[in-house]
Amino acid sequence: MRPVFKIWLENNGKVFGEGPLEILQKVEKMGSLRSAAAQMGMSYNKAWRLIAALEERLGYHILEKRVGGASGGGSKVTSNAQQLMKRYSDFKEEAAIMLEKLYYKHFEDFEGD
Amino acid sequence: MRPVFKIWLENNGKVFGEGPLEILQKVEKMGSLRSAAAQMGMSYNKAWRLIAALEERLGYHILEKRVGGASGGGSKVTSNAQQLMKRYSDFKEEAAIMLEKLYYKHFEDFEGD
DNA sequence: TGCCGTTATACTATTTATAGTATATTGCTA
DNA sequence: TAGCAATATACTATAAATAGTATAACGGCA
Repeated sequence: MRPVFKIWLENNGKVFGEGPLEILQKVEKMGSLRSAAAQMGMSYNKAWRLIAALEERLGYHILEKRVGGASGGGSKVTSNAQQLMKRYSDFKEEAAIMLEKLYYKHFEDFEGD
Repeated sequence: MRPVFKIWLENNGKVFGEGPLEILQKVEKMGSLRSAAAQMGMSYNKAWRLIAALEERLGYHILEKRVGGASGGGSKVTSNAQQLMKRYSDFKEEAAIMLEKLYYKHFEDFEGD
């Protein structure tokens, strides 16, 4: 038996979590939402809707988007979103460690399994 | 913006969490799964399937069930399950406090919202 | 033995989430 | 100005989760 957890941020509905973090990391690396989605095996359509929903709930943009041009365009993570990524990521990492410890504290002598 | 989290236990799939805890608490109070479900506004069918799935994954019974008889029957939480309830409940409560603190540590000076 | 309220379980329906397909638009470049 | 690769968005299709309905079986008791 093992503990599993999910942590996310809410504002008017879910605003940031594991999924968005991963997408944004890929966008930083690839330079476009389309190729980021492709690399994750996710359809561009899904990725786009996910980002759109987040931006609406957050009330500010997490991607600077350019349409057209030499390369067709591309997307860049805003500095606001970069901060959010770092904070959420650190927060989650620490949480994982604490929860693991807490689990052992409460369950190490449990005989139910 | 605020942090939201879910914690549960897994064995071969989800084995215990917030929902099961609440049902079992109600069963203890009411004496039957049917009336526990009713009180939660949940169909008996759903409650029954939930319990059945849990028992299969845990490998032991969490309810002692009596069918028929004067009162029609009833269910009682096994002592194994009682332990599980207490430990999970304490674990989750502490986790909530720790995560709240951790959130403020990482986000108190965040200007993104 | 007939009634009652419970557990047990199959089967169907509905809703929700997720995924895919198609098409328009943009703006640099050859 | 034609082509390219990206964003933008509507519309449809599919899958998965969730909920509901119906029915059988049980066993005390009047």
